[in-house]
Amino acid sequence: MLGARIEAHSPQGTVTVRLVEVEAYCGRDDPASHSYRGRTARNAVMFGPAGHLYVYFVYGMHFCANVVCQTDGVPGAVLLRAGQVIGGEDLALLRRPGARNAVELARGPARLTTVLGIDRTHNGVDLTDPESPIRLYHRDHEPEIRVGPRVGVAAAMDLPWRFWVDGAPEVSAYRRGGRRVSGDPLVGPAQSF
DNA sequence: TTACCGATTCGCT
DNA sequence: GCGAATCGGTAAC
Repeated sequence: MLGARIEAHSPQGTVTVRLVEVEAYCGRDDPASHSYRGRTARNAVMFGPAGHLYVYFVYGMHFCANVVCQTDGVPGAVLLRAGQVIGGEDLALLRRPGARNAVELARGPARLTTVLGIDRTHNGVDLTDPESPIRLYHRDHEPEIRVGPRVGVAAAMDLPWRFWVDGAPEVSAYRRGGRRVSGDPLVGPAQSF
């Protein structure tokens, strides 16, 4: 999905983004995944067919978006963490007036959903439907890809399931998840595996 | 029913 | 680097 295009259509206009950073969340085998403890009303979309959008609300103020990636009945999704705005820059800036430059527009999962105008009403939409307000298109070329630990995740920190486009300035700074224990060494981001 | 904390961001020190 | 904002899921009482 790195390098793929996301188009977000609304009455206000269209914003297009090229994905440069994603994270995998692997259902029943992954303690950090929302679907780890089984199906609920909130995570139901993750258990559905691939190519649909799973949107959830975090920290009482932000939305994050995932692409469902497993076969129907098996939970799994990829969190969209960052993108490069390649269309609709004016609308993107209108939605994120705090952004000081183009790089900051969609740097971070909640910023990305803000720029695309994604909220809970988009939960479950089919990204492969040409009529859908949110659409996913295949990348033209495969970019140089790097791998490392996921950002802000406390559980399963050993799983190197974050992927990003090498050198993309929109990629989030690494942040460790959970609380820090005294004497616990702070590990930085792995740059490759 | 209550308490805790998160797949975050922003502002201030 | 640290804390606030803010709400809903989850687990414990």
